[in-house]
Amino acid sequence: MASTPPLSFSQALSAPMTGSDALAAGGLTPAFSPLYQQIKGLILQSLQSGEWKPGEAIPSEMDLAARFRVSQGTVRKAIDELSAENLVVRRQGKGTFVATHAEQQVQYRFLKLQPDNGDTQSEGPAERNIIDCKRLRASADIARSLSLRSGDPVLQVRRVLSFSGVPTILEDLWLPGAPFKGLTAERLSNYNGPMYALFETEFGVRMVRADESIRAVNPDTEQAALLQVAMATPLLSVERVAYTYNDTPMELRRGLYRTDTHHYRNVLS
Amino acid sequence: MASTPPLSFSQALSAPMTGSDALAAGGLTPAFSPLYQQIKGLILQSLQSGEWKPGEAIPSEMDLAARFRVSQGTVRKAIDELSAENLVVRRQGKGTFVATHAEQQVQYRFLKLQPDNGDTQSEGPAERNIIDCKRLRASADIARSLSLRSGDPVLQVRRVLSFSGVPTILEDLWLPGAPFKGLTAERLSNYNGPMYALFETEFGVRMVRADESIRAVNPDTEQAALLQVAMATPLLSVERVAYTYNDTPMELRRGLYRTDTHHYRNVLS
DNA sequence: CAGTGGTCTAGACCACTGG
DNA sequence: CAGTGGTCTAGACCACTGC
Repeated sequence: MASTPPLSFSQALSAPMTGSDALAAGGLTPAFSPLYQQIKGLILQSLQSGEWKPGEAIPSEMDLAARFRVSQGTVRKAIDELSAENLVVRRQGKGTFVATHAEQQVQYRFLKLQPDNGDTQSEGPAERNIIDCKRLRASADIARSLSLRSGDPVLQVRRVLSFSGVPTILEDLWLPGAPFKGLTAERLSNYNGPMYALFETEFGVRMVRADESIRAVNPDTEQAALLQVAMATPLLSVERVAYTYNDTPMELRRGLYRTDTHHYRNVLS
Repeated sequence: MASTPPLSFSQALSAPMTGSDALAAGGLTPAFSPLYQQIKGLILQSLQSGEWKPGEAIPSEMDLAARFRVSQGTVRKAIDELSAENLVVRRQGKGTFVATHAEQQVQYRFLKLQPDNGDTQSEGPAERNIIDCKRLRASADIARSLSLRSGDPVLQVRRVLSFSGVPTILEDLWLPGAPFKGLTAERLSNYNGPMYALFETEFGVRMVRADESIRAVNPDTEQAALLQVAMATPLLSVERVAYTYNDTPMELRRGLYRTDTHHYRNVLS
């Protein structure tokens, strides 16, 4: 790694900053962001480029400060924000690590459904059952959600999650074909652990953020059969788009949740 | 306000801190929090006690630093957290202000339902229609949600929100009787603006956080009639408990949302 | 013990607001 | 212009980790 990377902001040896230099190079906008934001951007670039992989430690604050020719405090503030966005995890005495799904106790990163007796542990892990997994061409709406063109190759997966033997979640998910070349039903069903962990380790795709939109619906015949409920049963329809670092959508998920024994929990602040 | 308030942590004139003094007084736990956390706690106390009211400015960072005998940076870090929790709003050049619902453009603080054409503006403000408002005694489950005893007096309100003339949300809400003494159906329906703003200005109750649990359900006959939908229509059932400063529950809300033209939007990170 | 992140300070200057 | 929050620095020491 270069020890003197090309910082595009001018920084005289003892002139803190002027506030109007910065990453404006190449942009017409006044740009004009504080130093720590620029540092944050540079660190983010290294995260995206894979310079440091999920689970690995990034350089120490002192090292980064030296690399970027700024004070430790400035690096610190940059990392503070990355940490607040869950892109990075600090561990006192050890270092700062790229966030990862692989070595993580939480089984489901974005799943907000939980048993009515809040006891997530007692119900044990979900049984995962892959119904279908095939490659096809993106329909118009799938393509739009994934920022693809219709007809682009996508991978479609359908699976059922059961808790204590009760089928509770029916999920259809679509992945852009290109980044997930080589993903098959077998790879998926043989893999033990979070799906997002597999995406990370095998395809270098880390999910960072997601948007959900939720509705109440009735299932069609096939959905009702897979979830073993009557067609009149109201279900939660959860459409989720998950994004990687640079806000690129990498997964579309359409879930049907049974809410007779579970509920979707959300904290507002 | 006392210029030399009783700080329970010992601080010699130039000894930064030892880390093991602090607010442990009165507690058996090792306690043991950093200075800025203690400062944050003290500011929080002042917020709760109403020393600074919603919308008002709190003292400047320099003033607070002098008051608490710490550096500006330490006060700053405390306020940073309060700001991140939306308890306080910073405005450069002006000061730091207690967060408020009153002078705020967002009509609905915790409502995550939005029109399918993301255009929140075009649909205009909701028509609010209070169906019912009465005082009664808390049932067991209402009492539990509000941390009351069953039989304690509560205020119950039922209302319908319509967008563009279409009834979309049916809400039942319960408020603890004591803090909301004097609240009547008339006060509610005559009031223009967010309900939470009225709670603030008239009753000094500021909602700070909320938990929601969401299900898909069918309405009963009465609910269906009020929302003008068939009984077979799947609806979103949203139960929300809203809390004041010290995590005291102050409102229970049970909403039924139509999701044919709107959806519940959520951001996960 | 050295190395890491975490806290605290003191002082400088910038950017914004309002009189 | 003075006052406020916002950024940046340099240096000190604390708490935790692992050798």
